[in-house]
Amino acid sequence: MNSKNNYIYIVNTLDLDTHLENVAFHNLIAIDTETTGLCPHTNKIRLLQISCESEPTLIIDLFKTEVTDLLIKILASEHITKIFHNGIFDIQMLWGAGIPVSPPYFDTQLASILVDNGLGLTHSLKVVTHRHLGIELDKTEQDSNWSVPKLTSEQLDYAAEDALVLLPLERELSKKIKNLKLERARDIEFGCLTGAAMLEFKGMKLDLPQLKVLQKEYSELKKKLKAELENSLQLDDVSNSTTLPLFPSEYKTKINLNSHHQVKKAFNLLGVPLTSTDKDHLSIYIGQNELIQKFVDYRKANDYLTKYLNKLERFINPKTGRIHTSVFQIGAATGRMSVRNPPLQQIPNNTKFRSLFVPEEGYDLIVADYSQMELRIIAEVCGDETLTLAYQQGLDIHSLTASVILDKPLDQVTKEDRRLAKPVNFGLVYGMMPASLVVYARSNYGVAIAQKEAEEISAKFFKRFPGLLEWHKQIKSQNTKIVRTLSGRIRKWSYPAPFTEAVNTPVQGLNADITKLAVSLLWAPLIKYDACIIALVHDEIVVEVPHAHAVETRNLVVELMQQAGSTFLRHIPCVVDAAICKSWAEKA
DNA sequence: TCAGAGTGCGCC
DNA sequence: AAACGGCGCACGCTGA
Repeated sequence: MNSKNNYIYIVNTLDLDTHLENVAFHNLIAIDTETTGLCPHTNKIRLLQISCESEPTLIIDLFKTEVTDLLIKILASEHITKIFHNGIFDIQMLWGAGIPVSPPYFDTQLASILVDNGLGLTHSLKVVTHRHLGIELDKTEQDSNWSVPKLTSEQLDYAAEDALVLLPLERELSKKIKNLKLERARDIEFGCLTGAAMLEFKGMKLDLPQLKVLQKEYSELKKKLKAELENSLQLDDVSNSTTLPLFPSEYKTKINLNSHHQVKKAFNLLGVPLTSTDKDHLSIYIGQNELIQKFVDYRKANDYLTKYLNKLERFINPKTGRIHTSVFQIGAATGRMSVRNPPLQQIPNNTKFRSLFVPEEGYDLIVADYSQMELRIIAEVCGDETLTLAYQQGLDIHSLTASVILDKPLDQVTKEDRRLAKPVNFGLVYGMMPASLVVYARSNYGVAIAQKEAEEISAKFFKRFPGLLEWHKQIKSQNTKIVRTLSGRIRKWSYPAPFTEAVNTPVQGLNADITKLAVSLLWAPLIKYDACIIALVHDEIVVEVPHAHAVETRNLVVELMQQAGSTFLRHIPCVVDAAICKSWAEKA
């Protein structure tokens, strides 16, 4: 595609409004930016390109042009759909430049992911344009220097083309969305986009002094455990040698505790027949050798340090003083969001770690989450009568399962019984086999079950929840390469979907749909309270809000999360727990 | 020597 | 026939 002579390069403010007047009549415009870097808080927009049907592409040089009221009016207009590719980036860059762009949006990257979800395809503009339009884009100028005083004609051509191509791309992707009946999923994603951008843009505040306290605590713990383990775990089998070395430590090769290979060997030498060193296997021998527990503790301390405690500080943005994680709005094949750098969805869920995340002075956090969302979704999707009735009656589902598998009345179920039931519920609903349940219950819930017992539990469980069993059978018989959630969102496979994935996807995926719908309902009303979503962890939403508005905001969050949930849960009550907190650690 | 698969584990 | 799923990240190890 040659866009030469098909763009207007605008370098002074007077020209800008003249050319924008035509744009204002359109209801669909494509937007792209070229920036001096990737950070909306510290980098700048050099070029803002606007393209619409039958008009030359406008390339606005923001180093030479003032932002006019008309430009703002267009970008903030609720009558004009703005097409972006990876809009979460451009939107934040515009906000960073003080330009209040707002929906409606069409994001060609999100659209591309939606139509080919799960196949592991690339969704860069270059690849998407080739896949859907058969057009080869030349991206050689993409990483060129956009700060130079005089841009080259190659740079301007490139800038124009990237915006221009979004128009046919939108048409093609809209057609495919319609053909695949993905309109509902599209609306959820595009509606959620602003909230996702706000989350990333706003960031989270970290209690840095407390981080350092925790870092020191775990460094010392790790050091202590490391010394003890290195002393006791040896790689060379000295027990068989006839002569002992004078100074054993000088002969020994010091063990690397981060090498599972070496650790396995060392424990084998001590008579612990490990076949693997993951915590499932280690937990078998935990009472047999005290070094097992020490090693588990070492791993945890090491993990906490290398992944979180030693890493978080470097993510604090110099301009905002906050942590801005990278959001991938459709980051998982199921439709879930993922975030990275840092992985804020994987911060250890204990008071020490979660209390590191705090509101600004004068603000509170609203920590809200869906109660047992996945199990409720399963009840909705499989339609099992017993499960449905239990939720409708407000019964505790883990206690119910405990009574089923232990053959005792509900009112005689103890806390211990309930603890046994949790891994049974979480495992069996997704098709876990008895053998795995044994390991899963021991390793994650400290519950000891024998193989035979697990088989009986499984049998009783499915006898009592026949709708669930029927649902599993139905999925097994389907042998399909495509699975949908109730919103219509799809996940594709290039081969018949494995049973366990086919079971999990509509559940995990609908949870994502519901949370994203909640975000799309929430972000605008939150603005009125100067409140903002700052974290999403699949079924949990964290909002930062001025203290004065905390109560109304909490009520609003609960109401809209429930509304989102009830949109899809038609037979099962949707329960949201929410609390006003001084850190992420507190819960409802 | 270096990319990449493998192991392991944090969260939901 | 058999199977709980989805992520991001660290790091020792392998093989070209």
